Amino acid sequence: MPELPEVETVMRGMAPAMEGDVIARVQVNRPDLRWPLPTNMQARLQGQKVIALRRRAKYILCDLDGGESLLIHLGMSGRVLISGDPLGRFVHDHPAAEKHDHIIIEMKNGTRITYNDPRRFGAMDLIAQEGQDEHPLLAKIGPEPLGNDFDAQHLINRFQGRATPMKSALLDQKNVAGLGNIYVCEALFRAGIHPARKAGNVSATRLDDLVRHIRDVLRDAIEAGGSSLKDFRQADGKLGYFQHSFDVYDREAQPCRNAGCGADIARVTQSGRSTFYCPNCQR
DNA sequence: ATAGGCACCTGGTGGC
DNA sequence: TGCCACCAGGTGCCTA
Repeated sequence: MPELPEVETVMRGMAPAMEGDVIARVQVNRPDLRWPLPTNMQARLQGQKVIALRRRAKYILCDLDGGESLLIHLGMSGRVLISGDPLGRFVHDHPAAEKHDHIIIEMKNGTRITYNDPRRFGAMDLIAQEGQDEHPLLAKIGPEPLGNDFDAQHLINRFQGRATPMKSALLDQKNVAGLGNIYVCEALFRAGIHPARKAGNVSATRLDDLVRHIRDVLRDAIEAGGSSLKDFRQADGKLGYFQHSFDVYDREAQPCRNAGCGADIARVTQSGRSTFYCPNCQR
């Protein structure tokens, strides 16, 4: 589910509930998600003041005043729900517990952060802030697509001589951070690049275009609060609505939205995952 | 080094 | 209604 815009949306929802406040209590309902939860997670979190929330690729990082950061990955089905804010920034009271509520964090300010993840492909860890960029999960991740280090020259360098299809190249977090199946399809459509085209075979001009379109589609999606296909919700429980703006994703056999095109959106499987594209507009 | 396939896990959907 | 196959927003790990 969650790609960069959804993770950014969740992080922005969590920030006002957590930043500057102290973790009062942590409830851990199972020993693991994708991996075992960090040892003594409760004790290491309880009493910690949350300094700031950040996002790196699809990871949410909560910096704690004791020198560690809580790292959160939502996997495919991870959801975060904030409830019970006495200041009225969030609309609802604490809801009844649901199936797959694995971790519950209660803040001193009365808010509750509930992590729910049916498939448990998500992860949590506690990692030192010092040398954090060298952490195994973060070390090899490419530049943030909305940051200054991401440009055409970067892609030229990374894609030089590569026979990998563009679809796979953009899904590879080592090349660029945070893109997933939806936004790769959408960005390639906007840039008019065929998903099967070899990465090393795209001109600098077109890569420059692609960079701009990747930025645009991510910004548009963040502004829309992310995409809600099945279970994604913002941290306040609201649905995102960028799914209504998809040009290709999940639009197999529907007409291409480019004026005068007339072709139908096609769906193919690339390395085991669905790719949607316009056979007429993407070359 | 790199590319492809599998694995992890649950739930929803559509066909028979 | 029941059963089954297939599909889903991710990514680490193993194999060639």
